[in-house]
Amino acid sequence: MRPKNNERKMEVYNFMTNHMKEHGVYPTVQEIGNKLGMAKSIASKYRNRLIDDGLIEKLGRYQIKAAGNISCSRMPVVGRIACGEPILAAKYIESYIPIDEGSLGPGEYFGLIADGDSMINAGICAGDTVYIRQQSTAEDGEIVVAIIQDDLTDGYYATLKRFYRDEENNRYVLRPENDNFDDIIVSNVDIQGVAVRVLKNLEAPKRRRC
Amino acid sequence: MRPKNNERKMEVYNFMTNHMKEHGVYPTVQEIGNKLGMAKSIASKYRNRLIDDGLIEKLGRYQIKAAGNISCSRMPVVGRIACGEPILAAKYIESYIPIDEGSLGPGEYFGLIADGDSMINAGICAGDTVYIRQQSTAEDGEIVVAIIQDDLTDGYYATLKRFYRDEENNRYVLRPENDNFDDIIVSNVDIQGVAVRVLKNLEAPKRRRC
DNA sequence: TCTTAACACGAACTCATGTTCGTTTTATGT
DNA sequence: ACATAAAACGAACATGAGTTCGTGTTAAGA
Repeated sequence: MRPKNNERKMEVYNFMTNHMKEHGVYPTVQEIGNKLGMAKSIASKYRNRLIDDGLIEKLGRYQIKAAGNISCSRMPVVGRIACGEPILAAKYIESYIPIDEGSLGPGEYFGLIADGDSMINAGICAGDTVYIRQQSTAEDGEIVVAIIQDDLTDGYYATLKRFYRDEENNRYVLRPENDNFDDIIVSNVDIQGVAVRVLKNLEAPKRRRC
Repeated sequence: MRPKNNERKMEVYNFMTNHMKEHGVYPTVQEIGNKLGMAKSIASKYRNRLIDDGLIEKLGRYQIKAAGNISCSRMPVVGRIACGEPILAAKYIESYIPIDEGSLGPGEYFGLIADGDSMINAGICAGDTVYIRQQSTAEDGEIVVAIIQDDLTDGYYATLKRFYRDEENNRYVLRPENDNFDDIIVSNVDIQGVAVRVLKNLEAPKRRRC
């Protein structure tokens, strides 16, 4: 009995995943064969063995994907939230970044680039990207994106603060995580989402230390 | 002149991207047609228009991918670094998370789950995932993963610290970002990589506030 | 040494995919 | 109302991806 050539199989696997990384799609058996110097029938054989192994999955006739439920989608990142317009108005979307839906759980997400110091004690600094799950309610103590009214100009603006209910006085507290800032007390609050993660860029050139 | 039906086109686009999110592959024209109630010839027409628009790209005959170079690959995340073994020994890999190679730049990356308080002032708290670019050198002031020798046990361990050269005394300084910790002074340093990002999970249950 | 099963090749084959085509219907502008 | 071009259908078509098959080679074990 001659043993199965698992090294060759892994060569196929590595080529496939590298091709996916580089080109965004998996290679055809023809391409695998050409690259690794084997007939496409053999390439097909090794690829099928990878499917049997569960390393990759076949969906349609030409639909190969990495095994598992590790979906990789993207969420839009906005630099600011425009009040009165849809949260994710295209003109404010600065980029899209990949998110791991598996670990974030179901829901719709977007990214928000923090622009002040008011949440420093929560580890959120200016320039950090905050992952927001879109929802209109929040639990006490969660960090929310809220639309509030500016007393001076009567305009509305969006802010990122920790959220508390003040049941007794029938109002809400939006608390900065920075001793130099005061609580914002409002009787109505329009919650746009809850912060679930912060992505901090350490390499960013000349951004204020935090 | 009847105007082109761009709404229908975007229906096709949305279905395609949703299908990609859900199943990991793009649908066939047949599937698009069935889902949206149109002949596959029409589905093909709309899809080709999306390709003309540059919203999606066609590589091979059956190879569709989202347009742009926004590759989405994954990097392994380790909970600790084992000295004496390869950095990314399979047994220490806790998960894989998606990374945006486009914005991170070229290089090999891995994730490291921080486990102490020594870098709190840099915004790195216990439990945070630190993105590390593998490299063996670093610039002054960068945060590095370094393998250093424990004076007491003579064993080696890995640590995350800010790195400085002390040219004058021909040695290196590994500086914690926490006033309660002292600098670590070493004559040799084995750098494994440089921290480029921090991912902070706000939802994590009962983890120490930071 | 002999047996066995895996490796390997390449041509022939199958078939789902995407496209083309002729026709009919629909919506907009003049 | 008319002209025009898009929308829409569905059958027929072309294509190339993946598989099958016959043949031969190679390597490990008995």
